[in-house]
Amino acid sequence: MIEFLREKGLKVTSQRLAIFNFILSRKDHPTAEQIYQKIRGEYPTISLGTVYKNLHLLKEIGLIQELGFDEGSVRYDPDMDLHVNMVCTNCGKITDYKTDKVEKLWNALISDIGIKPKGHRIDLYYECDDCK
Amino acid sequence: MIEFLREKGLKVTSQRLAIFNFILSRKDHPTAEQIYQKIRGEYPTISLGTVYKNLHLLKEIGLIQELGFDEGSVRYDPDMDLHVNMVCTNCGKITDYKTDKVEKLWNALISDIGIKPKGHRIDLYYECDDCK
DNA sequence: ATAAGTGCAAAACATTTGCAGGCTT
DNA sequence: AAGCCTGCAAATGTTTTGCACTTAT
Repeated sequence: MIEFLREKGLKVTSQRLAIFNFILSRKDHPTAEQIYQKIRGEYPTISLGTVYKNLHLLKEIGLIQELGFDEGSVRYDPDMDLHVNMVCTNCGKITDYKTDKVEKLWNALISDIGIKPKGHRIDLYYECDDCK
Repeated sequence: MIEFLREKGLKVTSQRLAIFNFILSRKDHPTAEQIYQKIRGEYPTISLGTVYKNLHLLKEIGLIQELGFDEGSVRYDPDMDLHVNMVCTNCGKITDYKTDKVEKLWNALISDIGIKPKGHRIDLYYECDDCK
Protein backbone atom coordinates (compact mmCIF):
# COMPACT_ATOMS: atom_id res chain seq x y z
CA MET A 1 0.00 0.00 0.00
CA ILE A 2 2.82 2.41 0.90
CA GLU A 3 4.50 1.53 -2.35
CA PHE A 4 1.27 1.96 -4.23
CA LEU A 5 0.77 5.47 -2.85
CA ARG A 6 4.31 6.53 -3.74
CA GLU A 7 3.87 5.26 -7.28
CA LYS A 8 0.81 7.44 -7.60
CA GLY A 9 2.78 10.42 -6.32
CA LEU A 10 0.67 10.61 -3.17
CA LYS A 11 2.10 11.32 0.22
CA VAL A 12 2.06 8.59 2.79
CA THR A 13 0.55 9.96 5.96
CA SER A 14 -0.53 7.88 8.90
CA GLN A 15 -4.10 9.20 8.65
CA ARG A 16 -4.27 8.33 4.98
CA LEU A 17 -2.99 4.84 5.59
CA ALA A 18 -5.48 4.31 8.36
CA ILE A 19 -8.39 5.46 6.22
CA PHE A 20 -7.31 3.50 3.15
CA ASN A 21 -6.64 0.29 5.06
CA PHE A 22 -9.87 0.58 6.97
CA ILE A 23 -12.27 1.11 4.09
CA LEU A 24 -10.52 -1.27 1.72
CA SER A 25 -10.94 -4.14 4.15
CA ARG A 26 -14.54 -3.40 5.04
CA LYS A 27 -17.37 -5.40 3.61
CA ASP A 28 -20.26 -3.57 5.25
CA HIS A 29 -20.29 -0.37 3.17
CA PRO A 30 -19.86 2.17 5.97
CA THR A 31 -20.77 5.86 5.77
CA ALA A 32 -18.20 8.65 6.00
CA GLU A 33 -19.31 9.35 9.54
CA GLN A 34 -18.83 5.72 10.56
CA ILE A 35 -15.37 5.67 9.04
CA TYR A 36 -14.55 8.92 10.84
CA GLN A 37 -15.69 7.55 14.19
CA LYS A 38 -13.62 4.43 13.73
CA ILE A 39 -10.42 6.19 12.66
CA ARG A 40 -10.83 8.66 15.51
CA GLY A 41 -10.12 5.84 17.93
CA GLU A 42 -6.59 5.70 16.64
CA TYR A 43 -6.21 9.35 15.58
CA PRO A 44 -8.30 11.51 17.91
CA THR A 45 -7.50 14.76 16.11
CA ILE A 46 -8.45 13.60 12.63
CA SER A 47 -11.19 15.62 11.00
CA LEU A 48 -14.19 14.60 8.98
CA GLY A 49 -12.88 16.76 6.15
CA THR A 50 -9.76 14.67 5.89
CA VAL A 51 -11.84 11.52 5.78
CA TYR A 52 -13.93 12.90 2.93
CA LYS A 53 -10.89 14.07 1.02
CA ASN A 54 -9.27 10.67 1.21
CA LEU A 55 -12.44 8.86 0.29
CA HIS A 56 -12.77 11.02 -2.80
CA LEU A 57 -9.19 10.27 -3.64
CA LEU A 58 -9.85 6.55 -3.41
CA LYS A 59 -12.84 6.96 -5.66
CA GLU A 60 -10.80 8.85 -8.26
CA ILE A 61 -8.14 6.18 -8.21
CA GLY A 62 -10.91 3.68 -8.79
CA LEU A 63 -10.49 1.59 -5.66
CA ILE A 64 -13.87 2.28 -4.12
CA GLN A 65 -17.30 3.33 -5.25
CA GLU A 66 -19.90 5.55 -3.65
CA LEU A 67 -23.39 4.17 -3.28
CA GLY A 68 -26.08 6.74 -2.68
CA PHE A 69 -29.19 5.56 -0.92
CA ASP A 70 -32.58 7.08 -0.10
CA GLU A 71 -32.58 9.75 2.55
CA GLY A 72 -29.25 11.09 1.38
CA SER A 73 -26.96 8.54 2.97
CA VAL A 74 -23.87 7.67 0.97
CA ARG A 75 -21.94 4.49 1.66
CA TYR A 76 -18.51 3.44 0.52
CA ASP A 77 -17.90 0.09 -1.12
CA PRO A 78 -14.41 -1.24 -1.81
CA ASP A 79 -15.64 -4.04 -4.04
CA MET A 80 -15.43 -2.81 -7.61
CA ASP A 81 -16.26 -6.19 -9.13
CA LEU A 82 -19.72 -7.14 -10.20
CA HIS A 83 -21.86 -8.14 -7.24
CA VAL A 84 -25.31 -7.79 -5.80
CA ASN A 85 -25.78 -5.49 -2.82
CA MET A 86 -28.24 -7.27 -0.58
CA VAL A 87 -29.79 -4.49 1.47
CA CYS A 88 -31.95 -5.25 4.47
CA THR A 89 -34.92 -2.88 4.40
CA ASN A 90 -35.27 -3.17 8.15
CA CYS A 91 -31.82 -2.78 9.73
CA GLY A 92 -30.00 -1.39 6.70
CA LYS A 93 -27.30 -4.03 6.79
CA ILE A 94 -25.66 -4.65 3.41
CA THR A 95 -23.97 -7.85 2.35
CA ASP A 96 -22.53 -8.67 -1.03
CA TYR A 97 -23.61 -11.57 -3.15
CA LYS A 98 -20.99 -12.47 -5.70
CA THR A 99 -20.96 -15.61 -7.79
CA ASP A 100 -20.11 -16.75 -11.28
CA LYS A 101 -23.79 -16.96 -11.97
CA VAL A 102 -24.24 -13.24 -11.27
CA GLU A 103 -21.50 -12.50 -13.73
CA LYS A 104 -22.97 -14.75 -16.39
CA LEU A 105 -26.39 -13.20 -16.04
CA TRP A 106 -24.95 -9.72 -16.20
CA ASN A 107 -23.00 -10.56 -19.34
CA ALA A 108 -26.18 -11.89 -20.89
CA LEU A 109 -27.89 -8.63 -19.98
CA ILE A 110 -25.32 -6.30 -21.48
CA SER A 111 -25.07 -8.36 -24.63
CA ASP A 112 -28.84 -7.98 -24.86
CA ILE A 113 -28.64 -4.22 -24.41
CA GLY A 114 -25.68 -4.05 -26.74
CA ILE A 115 -23.50 -1.42 -25.06
CA LYS A 116 -20.24 -1.34 -23.19
CA PRO A 117 -20.89 -0.30 -19.60
CA LYS A 118 -18.39 1.69 -17.55
CA GLY A 119 -19.87 0.59 -14.26
CA HIS A 120 -22.77 -1.13 -12.64
CA ARG A 121 -24.82 -1.42 -9.53
CA ILE A 122 -27.28 -4.10 -8.55
CA ASP A 123 -29.29 -3.75 -5.36
CA LEU A 124 -31.71 -6.24 -3.94
CA TYR A 125 -33.90 -5.16 -1.04
CA TYR A 126 -35.13 -7.78 1.38
CA GLU A 127 -35.50 -8.60 5.04
CA CYS A 128 -32.43 -10.28 6.45
CA ASP A 129 -32.47 -13.34 8.67
CA ASP A 130 -31.72 -11.36 11.82
CA CYS A 131 -34.72 -9.12 11.24
CA LYS A 132 -37.15 -11.88 10.31
CA MET B 1 -56.34 10.38 -10.09
CA ILE B 2 -58.81 12.60 -8.21
CA GLU B 3 -60.82 9.52 -7.40
CA PHE B 4 -57.72 7.67 -6.34
CA LEU B 5 -56.76 10.39 -3.89
CA ARG B 6 -60.22 10.52 -2.34
CA GLU B 7 -60.21 6.75 -1.90
CA LYS B 8 -56.97 7.09 0.01
CA GLY B 9 -58.50 9.78 2.18
CA LEU B 10 -56.15 12.41 0.81
CA LYS B 11 -57.23 15.92 -0.01
CA VAL B 12 -57.26 16.94 -3.61
CA THR B 13 -55.36 20.18 -3.93
CA SER B 14 -54.26 21.71 -7.19
CA GLN B 15 -50.62 21.63 -6.10
CA ARG B 16 -50.82 17.98 -5.20
CA LEU B 17 -52.42 17.12 -8.51
CA ALA B 18 -49.77 19.04 -10.39
CA ILE B 19 -46.94 17.30 -8.56
CA PHE B 20 -48.47 13.83 -8.84
CA ASN B 21 -49.30 14.17 -12.51
CA PHE B 22 -45.92 15.61 -13.31
CA ILE B 23 -43.71 13.03 -11.68
CA LEU B 24 -45.88 10.07 -12.62
CA SER B 25 -45.57 10.88 -16.30
CA ARG B 26 -41.86 11.59 -16.23
CA LYS B 27 -39.36 9.11 -17.54
CA ASP B 28 -36.18 11.06 -16.81
CA HIS B 29 -35.99 10.63 -13.03
CA PRO B 30 -35.93 14.29 -12.00
CA THR B 31 -34.66 15.64 -8.68
CA ALA B 32 -36.93 17.38 -6.16
CA GLU B 33 -35.46 20.71 -7.20
CA GLN B 34 -36.21 20.05 -10.88
CA ILE B 35 -39.77 19.09 -10.04
CA TYR B 36 -40.12 22.23 -7.92
CA GLN B 37 -38.84 24.45 -10.74
CA LYS B 38 -41.25 22.89 -13.19
CA ILE B 39 -44.34 23.12 -10.97
CA ARG B 40 -43.43 26.68 -10.09
CA GLY B 41 -44.21 27.66 -13.66
CA GLU B 42 -47.84 26.87 -13.00
CA TYR B 43 -47.93 27.62 -9.25
CA PRO B 44 -45.45 30.39 -8.52
CA THR B 45 -46.04 30.34 -4.77
CA ILE B 46 -45.52 26.62 -4.28
CA SER B 47 -42.74 25.75 -1.85
CA LEU B 48 -40.03 23.15 -2.00
CA GLY B 49 -41.32 21.75 1.28
CA THR B 50 -44.66 20.96 -0.30
CA VAL B 51 -42.93 19.22 -3.17
CA TYR B 52 -40.95 17.06 -0.75
CA LYS B 53 -44.00 16.24 1.33
CA ASN B 54 -45.93 15.09 -1.69
CA LEU B 55 -43.05 13.08 -3.06
CA HIS B 56 -42.75 11.27 0.25
CA LEU B 57 -46.44 10.63 0.16
CA LEU B 58 -46.14 9.09 -3.30
CA LYS B 59 -43.33 6.93 -2.09
CA GLU B 60 -45.35 5.70 0.90
CA ILE B 61 -48.26 4.87 -1.36
CA GLY B 62 -45.81 2.92 -3.47
CA LEU B 63 -46.20 4.79 -6.73
CA ILE B 64 -42.64 6.07 -7.01
CA GLN B 65 -39.22 5.15 -5.74
CA GLU B 66 -36.31 7.26 -4.63
CA LEU B 67 -32.95 6.59 -6.22
CA GLY B 68 -29.97 7.96 -4.35
CA PHE B 69 -26.88 8.67 -6.39
CA ASP B 70 -23.32 9.73 -5.64
CA GLU B 71 -22.86 13.24 -4.32
CA GLY B 72 -26.11 13.08 -2.43
CA SER B 73 -28.51 13.65 -5.31
CA VAL B 74 -31.81 11.84 -5.04
CA ARG B 75 -33.98 11.25 -8.08
CA TYR B 76 -37.57 10.16 -8.31
CA ASP B 77 -38.62 7.29 -10.52
CA PRO B 78 -42.29 6.48 -11.20
CA ASP B 79 -41.50 3.11 -12.75
CA MET B 80 -41.83 0.52 -10.01
CA ASP B 81 -41.42 -2.43 -12.37
CA LEU B 82 -38.13 -4.15 -12.92
CA HIS B 83 -35.93 -2.22 -15.29
CA VAL B 84 -32.36 -1.15 -15.84
CA ASN B 85 -31.46 2.50 -15.17
CA MET B 86 -29.07 3.44 -17.93
CA VAL B 87 -27.11 6.33 -16.47
CA CYS B 88 -24.83 8.45 -18.64
CA THR B 89 -21.68 9.14 -16.66
CA ASN B 90 -21.09 12.31 -18.62
CA CYS B 91 -24.37 14.23 -18.80
CA GLY B 92 -26.23 12.36 -16.08
CA LYS B 93 -29.17 11.52 -18.32
CA ILE B 94 -31.08 8.43 -17.26
CA THR B 95 -33.15 6.22 -19.52
CA ASP B 96 -34.88 3.00 -18.63
CA TYR B 97 -34.26 -0.29 -20.31
CA LYS B 98 -37.11 -2.68 -19.79
CA THR B 99 -37.60 -5.94 -21.64
CA ASP B 100 -38.75 -9.47 -21.02
CA LYS B 101 -35.15 -10.54 -21.11
CA VAL B 102 -34.31 -8.30 -18.15
CA GLU B 103 -37.10 -9.89 -16.20
CA LYS B 104 -36.03 -13.41 -17.11
CA LEU B 105 -32.45 -12.74 -16.09
CA TRP B 106 -33.55 -11.20 -12.82
CA ASN B 107 -35.75 -14.16 -12.03
CA ALA B 108 -32.82 -16.45 -12.71
CA LEU B 109 -30.75 -14.36 -10.33
CA ILE B 110 -33.17 -14.40 -7.42
CA SER B 111 -33.79 -18.10 -7.81
CA ASP B 112 -30.02 -18.49 -7.61
CA ILE B 113 -29.82 -16.39 -4.45
CA GLY B 114 -32.88 -18.11 -3.08
CA ILE B 115 -34.68 -15.26 -1.34
CA LYS B 116 -37.81 -13.22 -1.88
CA PRO B 117 -36.83 -9.63 -2.62
CA LYS B 118 -38.97 -6.67 -1.62
CA GLY B 119 -37.44 -4.38 -4.18
CA HIS B 120 -34.64 -4.01 -6.65
CA ARG B 121 -32.45 -1.59 -8.45
CA ILE B 122 -30.21 -2.15 -11.44
CA ASP B 123 -27.97 0.64 -12.70
CA LEU B 124 -25.74 0.55 -15.70
CA TYR B 125 -23.27 3.39 -16.17
CA TYR B 126 -22.13 4.25 -19.67
CA GLU B 127 -21.60 7.10 -22.07
CA CYS B 128 -24.72 7.95 -24.03
CA ASP B 129 -24.82 8.58 -27.78
CA ASP B 130 -25.18 12.34 -27.35
CA CYS B 131 -22.01 12.48 -25.27
CA LYS B 132 -19.91 10.19 -27.44
C1' DA C 1 12.69 23.77 0.49
C1' DT C 2 8.60 22.69 -1.55
C1' DA C 3 4.48 20.85 -2.24
C1' DA C 4 0.88 18.23 -0.49
C1' DG C 5 -2.00 16.90 3.50
C1' DT C 6 -4.24 17.87 7.85
C1' DG C 7 -7.39 20.10 11.04
C1' DC C 8 -10.41 23.54 11.89
C1' DA C 9 -14.18 26.42 10.97
C1' DA C 10 -17.22 28.44 7.90
C1' DA C 11 -19.99 27.85 3.87
C1' DA C 12 -22.85 25.45 0.82
C1' DC C 13 -26.47 22.20 -0.12
C1' DA C 14 -30.27 19.20 0.40
C1' DT C 15 -33.86 17.86 3.18
C1' DT C 16 -36.86 18.11 7.28
C1' DT C 17 -39.63 20.27 10.63
C1' DG C 18 -42.90 23.48 13.03
C1' DC C 19 -46.38 26.42 12.71
C1' DA C 20 -49.87 29.96 11.24
C1' DG C 21 -53.14 30.62 7.86
C1' DG C 22 -55.97 28.73 3.94
C1' DC C 23 -58.52 25.30 1.53
C1' DT C 24 -61.02 20.79 1.01
C1' DT C 25 -64.41 18.04 2.68
C1' DA D 1 -66.56 23.34 11.41
C1' DA D 2 -62.72 20.34 11.45
C1' DG D 3 -58.67 18.83 9.89
C1' DC D 4 -55.49 18.36 6.36
C1' DC D 5 -52.39 20.97 3.29
C1' DT D 6 -49.65 24.79 1.96
C1' DG D 7 -46.06 28.19 2.28
C1' DC D 8 -42.70 30.14 4.85
C1' DA D 9 -38.77 30.13 7.67
C1' DA D 10 -35.86 28.05 10.75
C1' DA D 11 -33.43 23.86 11.90
C1' DT D 12 -30.92 19.78 10.72
C1' DG D 13 -27.58 16.89 8.62
C1' DT D 14 -24.16 16.03 5.28
C1' DT D 15 -20.56 17.33 2.29
C1' DT D 16 -17.47 20.90 0.52
C1' DT D 17 -14.31 24.61 0.75
C1' DG D 18 -10.60 27.88 2.28
C1' DC D 19 -6.82 28.62 4.81
C1' DA D 20 -3.02 28.49 8.15
C1' DC D 21 -0.10 25.10 9.93
C1' DT D 22 2.29 20.71 9.65
C1' DT D 23 4.54 16.89 7.52
C1' DA D 24 6.50 13.97 3.80
C1' DT D 25 9.48 14.06 0.18
